[in-house]
Amino acid sequence: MADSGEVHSEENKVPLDKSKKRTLKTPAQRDALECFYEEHKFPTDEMKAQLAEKVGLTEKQISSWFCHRRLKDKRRDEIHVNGRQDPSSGVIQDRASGLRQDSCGSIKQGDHRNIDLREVESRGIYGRDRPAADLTYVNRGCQDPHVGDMDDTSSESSSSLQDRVFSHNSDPYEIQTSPYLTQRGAIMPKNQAGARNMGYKPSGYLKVKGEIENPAITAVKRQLGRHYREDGPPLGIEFEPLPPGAFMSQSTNPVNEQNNIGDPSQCHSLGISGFLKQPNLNTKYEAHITRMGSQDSYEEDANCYSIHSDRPERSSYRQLKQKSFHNTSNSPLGQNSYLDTYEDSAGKTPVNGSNLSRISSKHAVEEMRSDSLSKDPGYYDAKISNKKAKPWLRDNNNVAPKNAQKNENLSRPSNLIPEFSQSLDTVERGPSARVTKVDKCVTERRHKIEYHDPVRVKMRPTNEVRVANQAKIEYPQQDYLENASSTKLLLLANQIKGSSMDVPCSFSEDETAETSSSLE
DNA sequence: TTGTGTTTTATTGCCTCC
DNA sequence: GGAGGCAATAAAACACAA
Repeated sequence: MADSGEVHSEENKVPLDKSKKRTLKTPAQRDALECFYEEHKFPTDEMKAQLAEKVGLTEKQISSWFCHRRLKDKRRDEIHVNGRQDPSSGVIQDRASGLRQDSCGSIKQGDHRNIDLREVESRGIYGRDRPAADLTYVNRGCQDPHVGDMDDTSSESSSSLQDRVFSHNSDPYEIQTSPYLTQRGAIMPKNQAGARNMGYKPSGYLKVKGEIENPAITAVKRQLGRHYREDGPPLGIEFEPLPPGAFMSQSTNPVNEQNNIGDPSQCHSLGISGFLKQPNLNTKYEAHITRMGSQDSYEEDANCYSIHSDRPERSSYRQLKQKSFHNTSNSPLGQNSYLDTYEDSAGKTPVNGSNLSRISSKHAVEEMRSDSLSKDPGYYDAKISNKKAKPWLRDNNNVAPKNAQKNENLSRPSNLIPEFSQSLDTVERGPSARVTKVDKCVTERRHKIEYHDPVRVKMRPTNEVRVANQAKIEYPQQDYLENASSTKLLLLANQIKGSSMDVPCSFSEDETAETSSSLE
């Protein structure tokens, strides 16, 4: 890897035509690209250029990367639509455990949506706030041998799916960073000990899943009116929908009742109240999530689902691109659309008239995609609000006026990217395999969470409304939103100032080392 | 160490829109 | 016709098991 790293770093600056040899993006570069892609599926030329400059790639590479990235998404979506297509990919299903593995022991990217109910269970219940030590990115999701007795990598298929929304409870600032995290549900034991204190003796599948998940799994299964069977049905069967309120508040949720045993403070509710009672859930990674996807940590699931699942066919898609602009730009909400936010924050329209339509259309489509799923006004408001809370959208504190001026036509990316640029420069190509793995897992995990969580998507409307209502109750609309925003801004301002937090979308090597060492 | 499978990157051609 | 995007393809890089 060292060689490739050198090669890569060199070739980043060398015109591609001079070096046809394929090079890999550095983890930081990929992360930057991924993060950018999260926000902009169709970046404008300027954005590409800016990104290319910041990341140290050519615009062509950027374009190619985005193209392939979109393709990748599409393929995933197709896989989802067409159902499992594992035979060719070598994914096997352990009938006993009901878990899938690919030939490499990790869930395949394309399988993200084909989620085993058990995965859903574990994720739905535990999938929000995993104890840091237990959910360290490296160790949980990346087939790290240190995972311990969880030698069944299939367990990662559930846990890995969670990681994005899992907390890395290392950042005390992140208490309220993501109201959406709250909405997403489950409040998990703060630590593994807490789970262990529950006194469960897992067996069979539960043993495989790990102790921490067992109570939740058991509870949900109980609630579903079914008893867990170790030799349960194979994947692909259709499960009955969850009963109403299956993931409702703790008061009515046996899951919570069960999980709360022994530690009242350990609220496992899926509801917001539970989250609010559990301030330590959020972590540095939550910050990462929040910053990367901001509110998208919540919305992305829906968005990406809509983005990809509901993606119009090519022809209609193009039409959509063209027709949607006006609708989007004239947001009935009277608030800045995503596009508007972007452009307004830039202070000017970064494109000329001829390109405006096209470019804007792209954004419009992105925006439409992103918003198409959120018809809930409260949700939208929250989203808008969180847009405001996005430091890289508006916070130029870390950008000198000069630079701000320079980047004003690319305010958000410019704010985003500089944070990367440092790391991009510093992150060596070809770090330890571990770091590479981590980065990869970061990316994969994003996708796993991002694209393939049908159950969560199904659940969302319910939780969404509930959370919105809860939020309204607990915070007056404005207060709630502003609270989140100001908190975020504050936190992120600190993060930006903090050198250790300069990499918003990836774990720094330090973080990696930190998390790994924490387990050891 | 090697073979195999997967993922990622680069290239090319085609299509659609302006 | 140019530009942008999609799709197919090849090949390198990578991960893993034997």
